[in-house]
This record gives sequence, structure tokens and C-alpha cells, in this order.
Amino acid sequence: MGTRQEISELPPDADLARADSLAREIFAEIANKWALLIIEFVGQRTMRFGELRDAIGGISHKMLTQNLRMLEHNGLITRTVHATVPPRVEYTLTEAGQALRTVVDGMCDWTQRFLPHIEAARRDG
Amino acid sequence: MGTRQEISELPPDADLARADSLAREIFAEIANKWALLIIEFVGQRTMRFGELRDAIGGISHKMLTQNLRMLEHNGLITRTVHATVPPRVEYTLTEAGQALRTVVDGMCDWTQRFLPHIEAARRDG
DNA sequence: CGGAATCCTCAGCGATACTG
DNA sequence: CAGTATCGCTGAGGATTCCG
Repeated sequence: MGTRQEISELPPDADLARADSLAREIFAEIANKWALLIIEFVGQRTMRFGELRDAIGGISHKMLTQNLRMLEHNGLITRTVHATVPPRVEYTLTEAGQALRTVVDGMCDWTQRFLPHIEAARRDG
Repeated sequence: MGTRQEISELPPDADLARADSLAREIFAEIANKWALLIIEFVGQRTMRFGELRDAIGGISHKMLTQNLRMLEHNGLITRTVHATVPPRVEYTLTEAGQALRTVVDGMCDWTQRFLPHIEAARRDG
């Protein structure tokens, strides 16, 4: 991509349209409900594992760990282990994570705003 | 939700935190890579089924249909059938869809912007 | 060309149990 | 309390085929 003899009517620069595979891969990893919900909740304040699990609700222990690892690996959250007993592990957003959080906020707002619209659309079928 | 004797340190109104189950359900439906990619591409211009399939790339016939139906059902896209032969079916964003599109745009921008950051984080890993 | 239905497979995910 | 590992299953999702 980058060359474009073929198409004509697309806007000059179309975001993910000219996405290199890496951008796509990242987009695909991030764009799932659990990851985004985690970003949203951790964005509110630093949280512990258990707090997060309870706050999100309906997420399994395994999925939470899995997504936390993924987000950490991509540098969106920071994992801090306090060597106490019982152990205390806290999760915080990195700069990148906070930037994403504003986007997710937008998505939450959108959901609230268009809730009536969506309900209506569903009724009409 | 709506009552909140328990918690204390959460910001006054925490978006999806006090999410009723319907908002959550919608969020979960929309927040998947295929749905968001469709929104992004259809947002660029009205597109036909085949165009979309090619533009997105890597999506199966089935998944595309499935997600298009879902988005239509939630009132995010409009499906227009031209009674010609061969058939011509076009998809366009509704007002709600366009609003969501701006959010997805933000997410695409974010991906581009923090791509280096993420690559770096992965290397340290 | 766009859609529906069928079959089949693999991995996403939940449940459970064990460690530090 | 947090994390890892294992097992087992359901169902998401790919490939294929037929229809309008």
C-alpha cells in the first residue's frame, strides 16, 4: 500500500484504509469489548485486580488476566506489584492508554446519546 | 444501578460504570473489530457489498453479512436494494452511524499516532 | 451480485484447582 | 489476593453450495 493507481474516489488519506498490517493487527487486538472496558475503568483511577473484576462485572478471571497482559504488552497499562502479603497489584494507564481512554469515553458518550435511537431502530426491525 | 451508597472514590458520573444492561449490550455488540472497520469504511462513502469486502480485506462473506445485519438492526447503517440485474445493494451510514464514525476515526488516529510507542513497548516487553 | 443455509473446525472462554 | 495451568465445551467463524 502507499501506491494507488487503482482507486479514484477515496478521500486522499483514509486512515486505516492504507493501514499497514501492523496497524491493523493492533486495531484488531484493541477493538474488543473487554479491552476497551478495561481501558475505560482503569482510566477512572488506578485499580487493583479484584476491584477491576468487580467493577467490570461479568468478566472471568481468565479473560481479565489475559487482556491485562495484552494491554501491558502493548504499553497501554502499567502493572505495579507491591511485595506485601497478601499481594497487592495495581494497574494504571500509561500515556498511550490515557489517549485511548479519551476515545473510549467518546464511544461511551455515543452509546448513551444514541440509546433511544437504537432502541427505536430495533423496534421497527 | 443509579443508587450508589457503596462506592466513594469514583468520579461523579462514570459513563459505562453505571451502565444499564442495555447500554452494555450495545457496547459489546459494537465494540468488535469487524463492526468498527465496517463503520470506518462505509463512513468514507456509500459502498456496495463487494466493494466493502474488498476494501476491508480478510473478512469472510459470512462475517460481513452478519455484521451488516447487526449494524442495520441497530440503526447505524442503511441498506438500499436497487432492483436491477445483477442486483445492486448499497450501504450508507445513518446519523447515528456517522456520529460513531467520528469516534472510530479517533481510534484510527490513535493507532497511527501511538504506533511507534506500541512497537517500542513490545520490544522491551 | 448479494444473501441464506449447511457443515465442520478450532480457539475462545469458563470452571476448577494449585502456587506464591 | 493475584497468577498460572489444565480440561472441556460451546459457538464463532471459515469454506462451500444453492437461490433470486
